Amino acid sequence: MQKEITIYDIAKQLELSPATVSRALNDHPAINQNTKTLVANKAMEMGYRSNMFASNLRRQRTKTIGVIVPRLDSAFMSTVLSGMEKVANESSYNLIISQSLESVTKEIANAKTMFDSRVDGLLVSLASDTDNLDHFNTFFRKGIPLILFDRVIAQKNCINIVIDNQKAGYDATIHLINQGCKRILHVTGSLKRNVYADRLRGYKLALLEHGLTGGAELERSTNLTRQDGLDLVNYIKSMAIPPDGLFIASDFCAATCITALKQSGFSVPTDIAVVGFNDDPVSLVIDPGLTTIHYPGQEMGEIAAQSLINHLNGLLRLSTTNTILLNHELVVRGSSQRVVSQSTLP
Amino acid sequence: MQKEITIYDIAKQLELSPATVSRALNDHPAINQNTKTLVANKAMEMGYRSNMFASNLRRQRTKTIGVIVPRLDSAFMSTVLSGMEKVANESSYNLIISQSLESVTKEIANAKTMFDSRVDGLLVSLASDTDNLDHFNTFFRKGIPLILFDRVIAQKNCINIVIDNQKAGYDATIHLINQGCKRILHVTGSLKRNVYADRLRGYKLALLEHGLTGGAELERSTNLTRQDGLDLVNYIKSMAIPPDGLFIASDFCAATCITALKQSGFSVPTDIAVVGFNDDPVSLVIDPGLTTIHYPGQEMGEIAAQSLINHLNGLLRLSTTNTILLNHELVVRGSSQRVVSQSTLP
DNA sequence: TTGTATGCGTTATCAG
DNA sequence: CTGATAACGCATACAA
Repeated sequence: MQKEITIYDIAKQLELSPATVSRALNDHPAINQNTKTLVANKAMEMGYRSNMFASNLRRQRTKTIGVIVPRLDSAFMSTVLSGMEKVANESSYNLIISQSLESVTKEIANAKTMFDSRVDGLLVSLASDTDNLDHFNTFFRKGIPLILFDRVIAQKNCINIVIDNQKAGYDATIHLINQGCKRILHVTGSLKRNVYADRLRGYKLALLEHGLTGGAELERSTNLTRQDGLDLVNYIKSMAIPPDGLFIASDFCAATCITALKQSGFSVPTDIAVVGFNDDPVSLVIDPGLTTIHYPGQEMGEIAAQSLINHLNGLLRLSTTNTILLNHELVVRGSSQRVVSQSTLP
Repeated sequence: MQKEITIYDIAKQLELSPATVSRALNDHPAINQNTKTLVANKAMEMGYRSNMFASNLRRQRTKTIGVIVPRLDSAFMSTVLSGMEKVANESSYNLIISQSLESVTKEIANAKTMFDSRVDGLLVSLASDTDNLDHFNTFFRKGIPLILFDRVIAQKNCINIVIDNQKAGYDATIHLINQGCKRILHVTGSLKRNVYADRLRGYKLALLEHGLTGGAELERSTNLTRQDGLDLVNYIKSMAIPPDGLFIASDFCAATCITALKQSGFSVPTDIAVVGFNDDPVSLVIDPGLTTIHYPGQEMGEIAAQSLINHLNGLLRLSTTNTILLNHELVVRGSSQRVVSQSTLP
């Protein structure tokens, strides 16, 4: 456990002042190039590592970004985090990650921890029952930037990074309609959350435009768990007239349904065509492959982190840009394809 | 952007010394209970938050744990992280998380960042091509504890937290043998990694014990990706005598195989019985359900974090315990069940 | 039980 | 281009 090397030690060895060493290490413009290389070499040789705490204490920033997500153990979220980590790492920011487990209470506690950790900025995707941003007021007051991604609430002082969920819901539904579906059931999550409310809106719009009936019987708000998927299939079996199309706001739940539907004697897509959401890896594994909305997780994470860092560096004014909309894409696979185009065969 | 409150401000208002305030805030035994509550209330009232950097600078610890994992975007890893986050949070430790993307080079860089961030301890799961722990020598030298989990290399100065992969591989194979399989193909990952090497060893042992043949033709080392799964099915189709059992060291790859096998006209489990590894959510979604080795991710994360924290608090001597073995469990589902027990029917 | 004084390692300001 | 010096906010040894 040898003693920690400081800039004083380097200064002494080089017969320079600590100030010069500090400046050299930080590539200060007003320092002789020779001195810089001299210092750099000596630092390396002596095994110097800068003390972030002293530095952070002196400057007033932490080079740390706080991230609060609903759940860590979701395929989509891991992709997002992966993107954030990549960008943060490149700009030598650290990430402090915590999960709200879909509970506002926990989210509030997390926010407090982040505040006490003096994060330079915050990246948040809201819990399913969060309905205001009051717990981030301490941040707003201090001018600490907050970026919401995916699950957001629009508010003037923070960037939102989302896809156009309404359009995506619309696209998914139109696709089913184009496959000849007349009776489309939509399964969604908590309608407090923009992502689900917007998808539902898009679904309704598509039905409306095509003169199809919707209504309560065809709109199910659930938690999108595996069990919800199984329950749904039972519900379908109980219906007088079962649906011929299924738009489910989560791939995992959709995949569960496909398996359960098949086991119940329905044929997918012939009896019931299915579209999911997220392009989770599972959509490629099941048979038939799941048609879904591709949703750029990695990219969303990268953009969120990059925007925050840009803002922290004064390269982007938060007030200027307010919502960043990422493109989504309908990925058509077997679960919805009724109209098989024979023309592509040799 | 109001001024930050310090212990000096509290001290002034209360006509106490900063030292007393500091001690009161830290629940120092030698402080009057009344003073403590007085200080606590005032701190609350003034909106005081402690400056971790000043504190960390003064003490010699950071209340921060570094985590390096191969990939963030894996179902298993998110579970582990979720467990770590839970425990760390409870003991008010922060987590700094980074990914090696399965590359030693990146892992070395990550280790350096962690070192510079002066983490109090390190939780690491190794990249697939890491074959020594030299890049952690800086930590060992400084006495910073390192705990390896899941993908480990045994070394005297650090705890390993693993499951008994050899036993698990053995169990999986024995199960297939019990289902009547005579020709079992094993698909594994990089043999540099304990997890895969050990599972292979268990597989071989089981074969040996039952006088079954193995050999190169029945051992495939891949990256366990989706594509590897598809390639495997092609390989199987090309075999003179295809296997009647498949033990694949990853559920996701196994699920892909099942789907592809069915599409190629094989019946699972009748023609080929399949066992995976990890109990990934996907194993419940596919049809038939995937028999697999359940692997306590959340628990592994919790135990790893807790052990580290205990060690940091002097409650656990690293040198005493060297390997913590978690239990695994064979979860039997449809993909391997040939011997249907009729007796359970009504 | 409380107060005084000091230093943790940096960086920013000011002066040369 | 470089140096001296003063904070940054806290925790502790020592004193009372």
